Amino acid sequence: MAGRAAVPEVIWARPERAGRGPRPAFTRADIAAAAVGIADEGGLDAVSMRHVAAALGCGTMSLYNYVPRKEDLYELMFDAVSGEHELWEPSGDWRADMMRVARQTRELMHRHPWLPRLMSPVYGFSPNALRYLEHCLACLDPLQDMKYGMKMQLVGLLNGVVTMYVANELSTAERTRNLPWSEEQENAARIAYLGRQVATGAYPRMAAAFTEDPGPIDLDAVFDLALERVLDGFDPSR
Amino acid sequence: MAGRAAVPEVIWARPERAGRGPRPAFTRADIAAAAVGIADEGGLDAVSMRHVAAALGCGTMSLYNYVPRKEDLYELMFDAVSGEHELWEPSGDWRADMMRVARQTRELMHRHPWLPRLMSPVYGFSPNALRYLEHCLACLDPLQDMKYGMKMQLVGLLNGVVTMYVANELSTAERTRNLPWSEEQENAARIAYLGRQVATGAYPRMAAAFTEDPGPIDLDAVFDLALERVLDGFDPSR
DNA sequence: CCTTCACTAAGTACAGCGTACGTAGTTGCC
DNA sequence: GGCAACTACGTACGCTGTACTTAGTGAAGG
Repeated sequence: MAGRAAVPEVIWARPERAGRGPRPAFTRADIAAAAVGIADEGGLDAVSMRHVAAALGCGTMSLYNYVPRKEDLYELMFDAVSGEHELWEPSGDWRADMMRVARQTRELMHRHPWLPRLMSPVYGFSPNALRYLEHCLACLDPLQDMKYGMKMQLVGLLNGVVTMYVANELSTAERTRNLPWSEEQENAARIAYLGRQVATGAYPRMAAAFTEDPGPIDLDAVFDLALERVLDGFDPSR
Repeated sequence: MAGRAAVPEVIWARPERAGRGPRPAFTRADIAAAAVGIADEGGLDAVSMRHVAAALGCGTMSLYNYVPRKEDLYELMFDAVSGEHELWEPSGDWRADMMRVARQTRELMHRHPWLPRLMSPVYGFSPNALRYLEHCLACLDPLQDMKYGMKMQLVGLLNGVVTMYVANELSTAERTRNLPWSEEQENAARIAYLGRQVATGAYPRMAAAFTEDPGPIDLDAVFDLALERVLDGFDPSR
């Protein structure tokens, strides 16, 4: 009988090292690093209990001594990359600080393209996620008249927008990872189909959008612009 | 030899009914409806080729005559629920129209809680998705000086914010669907842990946020407010 | 009309998944 | 030293997507 936990439990609440028994062979950081490495390499779907265990050099079922469910492995991964956020002394310019946070989050997600899929408030309780949130709130200290509830909204909205933006940036790349053809082929096929549909005349505004001179397509600039718009909405001086 | 397609191909580009051979037993709409029903009932993870085939009353492998890959089944599902968008004659007030679009999308996602997970621009080429996008652009006609590129940005950002908002609303509910305990138990465990962490004093602003009077917690009002903020950023009259 | 052949339908099989369970070995505490 | 708690891990089960094979159907061409 292996009396394993079957009760609601946050993984961060269970001690990493128990008092009795042999010294565990790995730390949570080891496991998280292995899983993150696999996900960076082969996508989130490559992260299986068997693969992670193999990367660590242990039996598959031994992993369950550290991670009660696969969900918790995801939680470990999320916390690990949350720790990559650089946290600085707030500058006093909350807009500049929030833009810096957002740009950094975007870079983080480009480094770990599986991260948007794991973005969820249920992972927001991990140590590094809490540190990150506290840092965001610190950056918003200049907004003295804004309630914390609203600040949380602001941070949440900003994170959400960054997540969606990067998810869109990476969508075809991540999709074709498990498909038998390349991203370029996929895009070409879809654009060709779209062109045929628009040519039917059923979507006049879409057609206009496609004939319009797109101007400079600087993804970084578009990102900044969208973010500035969101901040505009919260700026009391506007 | 069953010459199945192994080339990049949008499912909407292949004809639903071939010239020769017996009449197919189902339409794409039948299949989409079955899959949507299963997802509504048991979550997206309950949608397997076997389940959908069983719901249709056919063999598992027969499904592959209609849907070359499971990805395409998702695409069918996305298109089917995209068809549930109500499209009206634009009122001339673009802000009011966009708010109505956003509220409707939120309702749609509450009706189909798996939809946020499928939200991706790669599905934006389906017939109903194109109709929806054209409708959004029509609602933005009053913004005569705005380029279509920017209007696309606006629609994309709005959809993204709605998606993230609803994903957050539903996160614990969808998470506990596959967990052996209830959403309430899960939330209680996490809040208890969070309380313990905040009590350590390591997160002073988080602590302040939790002691602050939260005021009215009307999720609908918060949603509207966040959306209005995003629209503010695009409003030339502000 | 009858042949032809593209198409539909379905079964079998395989590799991979999460994980329940049982067992053996190791270590710290009384 | 003995006991209890813990680690480690192999086996097994039910599930997944889907490649491949075979059989049957029905519209088009001669």
